[in-house]
Amino acid sequence: MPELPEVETVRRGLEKLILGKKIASLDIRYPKIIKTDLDQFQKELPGQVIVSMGRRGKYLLFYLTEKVLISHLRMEGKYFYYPGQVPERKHAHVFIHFEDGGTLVYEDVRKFGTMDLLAPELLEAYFLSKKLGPEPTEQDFDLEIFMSALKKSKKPIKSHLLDQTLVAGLGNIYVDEVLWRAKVHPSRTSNSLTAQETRKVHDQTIEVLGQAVEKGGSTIRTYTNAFGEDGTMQEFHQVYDKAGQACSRCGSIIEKIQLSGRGTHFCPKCQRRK
DNA sequence: GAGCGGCCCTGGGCGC
DNA sequence: TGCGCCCAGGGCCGCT
Repeated sequence: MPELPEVETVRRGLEKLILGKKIASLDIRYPKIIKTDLDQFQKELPGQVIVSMGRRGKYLLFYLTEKVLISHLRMEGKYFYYPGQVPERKHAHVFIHFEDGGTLVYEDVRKFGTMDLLAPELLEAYFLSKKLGPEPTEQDFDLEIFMSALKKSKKPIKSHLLDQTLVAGLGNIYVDEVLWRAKVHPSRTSNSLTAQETRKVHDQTIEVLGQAVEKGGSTIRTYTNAFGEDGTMQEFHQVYDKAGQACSRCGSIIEKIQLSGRGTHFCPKCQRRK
């Protein structure tokens, strides 16, 4: 399931494969993926060139000559590039054919992914309307603002970190890892965290996501990069998908609970409720 | 306004 | 073997 590191890995892969290519035509087999006007989407893309690839949080950005294509992979969205013949695949929903004969195919088993086409000047307003928080970097992710937002909220810290408003890019896997490293129980209310715990969650968010980008993301179940290769970050997971196993820090058994409808993994000794 | 839960969607795993 | 149920989860939406 792609979180920020996986999306960044896909972005880097596509950058090597499709920059400078001119779109010849589109084939959209599952129109519900397109969230902006479908006719407009189909009419406006042909003729445009892929100028650069970007990313904001978990959103993948295709900067075209005149527009920006915003793609969210949600659970299982993937891109594959074929220089020639395109194989028939069950879950291929959008085909972007280039003038040089290559094709970029969007596949998504669960059909959760979305695509929007916007004018570049509307991009900032688009993310503003989604209340998307800062990128998880030292420059953008301000500790004081983070601290002040947590103080005002009774939401469980895990749910709060997942809602993308405090910081962009965390998903269910990395949020469990961040909270384990920061020794904070996922059910704790945001406003119950001490200044020291808040700082740890902040620092570990930057650390974990940065490390995961370096490792090419995590391959859990089905994720692969644009070349169909696996990431290796899962080898460094300490709690996610490790229920019943010993905590590497204290030896207690990792537990799994449901929190806001999401599977949540934690060490009951290192991450006390208080 | 904040917080929560249902929904979308399909494949895999499991029990019967 | 085949069927039905449950689970996985990001983000949107509606309800309290």
